[in-house]
Amino acid sequence: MKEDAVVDTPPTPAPARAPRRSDVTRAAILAAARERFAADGYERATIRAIARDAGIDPSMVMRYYGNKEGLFVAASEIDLRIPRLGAVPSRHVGAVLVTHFLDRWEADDVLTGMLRVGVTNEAGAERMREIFKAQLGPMVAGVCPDPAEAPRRAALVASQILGMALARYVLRFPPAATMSRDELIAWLAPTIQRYLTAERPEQSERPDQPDQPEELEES
Amino acid sequence: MKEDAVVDTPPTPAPARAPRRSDVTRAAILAAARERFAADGYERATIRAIARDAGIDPSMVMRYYGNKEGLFVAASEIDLRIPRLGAVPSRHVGAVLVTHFLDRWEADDVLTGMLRVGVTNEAGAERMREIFKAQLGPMVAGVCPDPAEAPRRAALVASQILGMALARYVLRFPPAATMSRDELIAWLAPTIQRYLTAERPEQSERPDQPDQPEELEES
DNA sequence: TTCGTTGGTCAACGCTTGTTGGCAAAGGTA
DNA sequence: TACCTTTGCCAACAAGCGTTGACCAACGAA
Repeated sequence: MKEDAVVDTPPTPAPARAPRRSDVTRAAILAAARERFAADGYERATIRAIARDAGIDPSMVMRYYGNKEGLFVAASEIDLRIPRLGAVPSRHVGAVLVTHFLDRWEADDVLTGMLRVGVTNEAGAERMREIFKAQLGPMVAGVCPDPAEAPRRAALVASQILGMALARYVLRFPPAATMSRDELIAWLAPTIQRYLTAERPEQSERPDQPDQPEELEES
Repeated sequence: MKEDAVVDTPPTPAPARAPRRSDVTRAAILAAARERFAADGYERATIRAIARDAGIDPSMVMRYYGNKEGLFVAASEIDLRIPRLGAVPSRHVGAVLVTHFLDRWEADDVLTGMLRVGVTNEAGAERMREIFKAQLGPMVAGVCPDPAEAPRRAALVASQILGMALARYVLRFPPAATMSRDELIAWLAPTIQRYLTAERPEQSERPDQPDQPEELEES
């Protein structure tokens, strides 16, 4: 009778039923939570700060979302909005995808927040795995030559996309953060394109033991 | 007279002078700190836990490293051990570098820790910027065609390397975490190779408005 | 020996955290 | 009207945090 009916985030993408008087408050909490999680990461985003931003009492957060993790789960429902690639010439999918993700990352800071939380919090990491598997996976399966390879190719794509987001938007490496959109797209598009559509490379490229010459010390 | 002589981490890579009786304790603290920061990130790695791991009192940590941030700074002196590429045929530098970074990331978890902290903590991010600028930068300048482009190329390389480390070692995306070393190298080496040595791509690849067809909803 | 320095423990401080329960006002329904 | 549910605030809790200062034991030089 206690843990019931407390957390009632609508699981359906289109809720629209049973409007409550507190809907605006709930939305305010969620918005503030997204902002704080994005800016500060999971641990430093305190419930008190989120409540302050939302203009309500911290105890309301508990009432509507159960606990901090419940709030995080509710606040991190993310839609990558992967575009349909049916109409795109297959040799352009790399550029289209890179452009899309740059747009997406610049549009709101929820994605940056997802990254911040995913790195330090196991629940956040699980969330990211789900999101990328469910949203990136199908698209990759649709454009890559062998569907059996789709998961691996998706992981490669994710690695480059996330890596760039990390360098540009989170760590703010000066060259990565200041490079122009167009230049970035021109560099990254062929990478994504290859991960998606190229044949599997042979694995013989690896030179035998050229790593760490050992004797050379200083330049 | 108080804030002096408390933090005395030797700034030189080879300390070796003035051995103190407490050196083993200092080393134990540092080792425990590295492990905790790597496993838990900055906020959740508590001084108390680190002290417990090191088998001493929390106040010792304060005495030897001033405060938590000082401890972090001392614990995060990272050497990427970038190999000398002078003897490597320039068309193999991509494979050599990818191999090296995989080795490096698997050898110890300090790099994973650096990533974890860099994402949530500004001091950690600054640290990563320094490390990559100082250690990756010169190497890139040595192998890329136009030295003026070196910083941007280094950022691109860092984005792919960090992205893979993120997906494989931190977020543990199933395909990225389970892919074989050799396959990973075969996929990533050409990317790094191109970022380092290829000519600048033209920026006309970008199709005009193919993003988000808007009318298509469901598959 | 004596004395100053160093290595280390202990107990506590002020503060912030997530979380809880009580209580008052507002709204809806009968 | 009366009653019950919802919405919200307030005050407090137990626990954990980084940090501090007092105090004791061991050492090294005088």
